[in-house]
Amino acid sequence: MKRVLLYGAAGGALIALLKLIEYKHFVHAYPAELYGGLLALIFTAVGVYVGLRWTRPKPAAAVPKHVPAEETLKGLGITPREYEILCLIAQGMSNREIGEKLFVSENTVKTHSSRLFDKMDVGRRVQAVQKARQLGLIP
Amino acid sequence: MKRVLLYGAAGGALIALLKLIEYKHFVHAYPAELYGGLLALIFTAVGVYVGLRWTRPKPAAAVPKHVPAEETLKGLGITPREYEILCLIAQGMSNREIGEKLFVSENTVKTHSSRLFDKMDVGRRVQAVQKARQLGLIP
DNA sequence: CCAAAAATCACCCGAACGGATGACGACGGC
DNA sequence: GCCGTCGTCATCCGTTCGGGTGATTTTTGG
Repeated sequence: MKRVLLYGAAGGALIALLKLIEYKHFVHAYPAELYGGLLALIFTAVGVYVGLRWTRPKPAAAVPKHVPAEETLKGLGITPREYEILCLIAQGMSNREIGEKLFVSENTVKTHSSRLFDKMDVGRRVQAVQKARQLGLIP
Repeated sequence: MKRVLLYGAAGGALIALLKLIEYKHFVHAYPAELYGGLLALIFTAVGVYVGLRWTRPKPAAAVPKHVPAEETLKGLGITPREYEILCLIAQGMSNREIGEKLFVSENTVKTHSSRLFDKMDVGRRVQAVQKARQLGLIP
């Protein structure tokens, strides 16, 4: 709300500045580039400022404390087998290695991990590991 | 060196653009503010970019609360930039996302991560994260 | 100032991964 | 018996990763 108003006000001020510059331009024909460069500098500076302003604040989200793994697992609908795959993924194993360890095909591991990522709402295995750690699923 | 030249060239081009705009302004009196606003937007965008680009890399990976990591890092010959990539990998980011966050190309991120894996003696990013945690490099 | 280290970027290639889909057998409840 | 869940496996397709090589450009330290 306030931000929008401020933005609008700033925009208006800038437009006014522009017109003013143009008036000057009418009077003196040559220092036009100078004013142009100045304007460029100004807007660049403004850009730097707002850019920094916009991307800086990053408050960390509070994480709920210890919830027994069992609860979380069932809450997410993660099956025992999927949890098993999750643990092995967290050990840094490839799908192939997991398949060999569990005596199943790599395709099966892929299916499990896909459903796992789906249930955990992640898209990459590293994210799955990180989230599982946050959830207390793995130490 | 080259960067300065490029900057100069870009500046010249922009000045030329400005003059061109001004010519248009001579012909049509009304859409002047429009062009001005456009220019403002452009320069603001440029400002955002360069601002982020030049101020980010410095405080970017000010993550580590752990000081004992310094020892391990130097012991392994891991550079600050590589450590930065390591942290972002541990957050589950893809190489592309890391590149966008750090304003470098994906190729660069790949180079860093490759050397990182080499120094950490791992072959996959999940292993790198796990090992980094074991070494106390990341919380 | 110059050499070394660090950072940047590009290209290629093969492997690994993720998503979507379909299928089949086993088990357990209702 | 029937339905739902689980585990298993496959195939296709596109993306991401990891490895290798080579090059240029800061940055830094002596």
